[in-house]
Amino acid sequence: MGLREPFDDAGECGLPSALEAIGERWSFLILRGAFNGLHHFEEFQSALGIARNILANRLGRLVEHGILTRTPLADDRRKIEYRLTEKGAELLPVVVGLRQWGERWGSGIPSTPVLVDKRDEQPIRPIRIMAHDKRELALADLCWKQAADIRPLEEPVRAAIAA
Amino acid sequence: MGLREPFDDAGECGLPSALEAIGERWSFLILRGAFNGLHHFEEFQSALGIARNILANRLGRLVEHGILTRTPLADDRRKIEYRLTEKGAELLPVVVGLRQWGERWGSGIPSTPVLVDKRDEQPIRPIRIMAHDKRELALADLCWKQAADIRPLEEPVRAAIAA
DNA sequence: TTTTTTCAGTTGCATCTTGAAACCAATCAT
DNA sequence: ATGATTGGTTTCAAGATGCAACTGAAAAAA
Repeated sequence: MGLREPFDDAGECGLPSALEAIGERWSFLILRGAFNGLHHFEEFQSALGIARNILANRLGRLVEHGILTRTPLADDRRKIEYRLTEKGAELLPVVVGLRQWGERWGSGIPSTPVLVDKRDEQPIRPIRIMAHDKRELALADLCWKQAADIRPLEEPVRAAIAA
Repeated sequence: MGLREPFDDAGECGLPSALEAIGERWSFLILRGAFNGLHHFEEFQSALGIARNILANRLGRLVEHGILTRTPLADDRRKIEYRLTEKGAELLPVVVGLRQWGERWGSGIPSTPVLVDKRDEQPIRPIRIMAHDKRELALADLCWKQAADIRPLEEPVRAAIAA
């Protein structure tokens, strides 16, 4: 499909490869649909209003990247079921984070439905940067460090965290 | 620029408006650059290898959306400084989450530099979905609920959490 | 002061991607 | 067998992106 230069040389980090997989128009919304329980071509098509050729292309790409599986159903082989893989499911924090940001800063419409903890039916906590010990960190608490220069935690500390 | 239909009618949630602001090619990488301390046109251009016209367009768009500010420097008025606003800074969890995902599932190159907690210089915790009380939640622990059907926590519980 | 360089963009044009609508091939229901 | 449903292709117009060359204002050098 694309002959344009892939992002992959754009720096020493995982972002380019992530964008290669889900950085195109509609991919995020297709993922949101998948998380919301859509599984079939026509469901995505009518829920999102996306053009059929683009939808076919994006689903195919997500499958290629191992984010969705594509399975013809046994009892009606016209129907194809798209499902999130584990790899795909791990995009949930990103999708939710972006959604929360859009809700807070964009058109402030409260989203519905809302993602809740099954156990107590309370909404999840906003997606945030946290320290290893779960303190929330603001921009001012952060800095960048070369991976090679990071010292592992000493054992007592590790044990205390694991407990 | 774009006359194509905006995403805004694609569902009852904040994602479409977020994508409207930062969903285009390069926007995420420009943001990563900003978080990494890039501030000038030529810095972004040479760091990312992006075409100048596209870069100009994206920076303009990010400024329009209140994600970056654009300030000519007082002591050299050729130089324009781009800086993240609070709104822009709050995209950090999303950018980092996507980067972590790409690192874990894509080309498994460990990213450098790494975001660390200034206090102890330890890397931040992976971005995850958490319950209001900071338990980590997996997909199986979650479900969707209509916003209207959610009952607020009772006071004693709230107090305990706040403490 | 004139000349050169730097910075932050524009402009024009070729190429690639997206979108709308019509078309198609299996498969299933009657 | 006939028609409807599902999940796509195909075609073509319109929009977005990329490259290279150009511009204009401001600073630095000569």
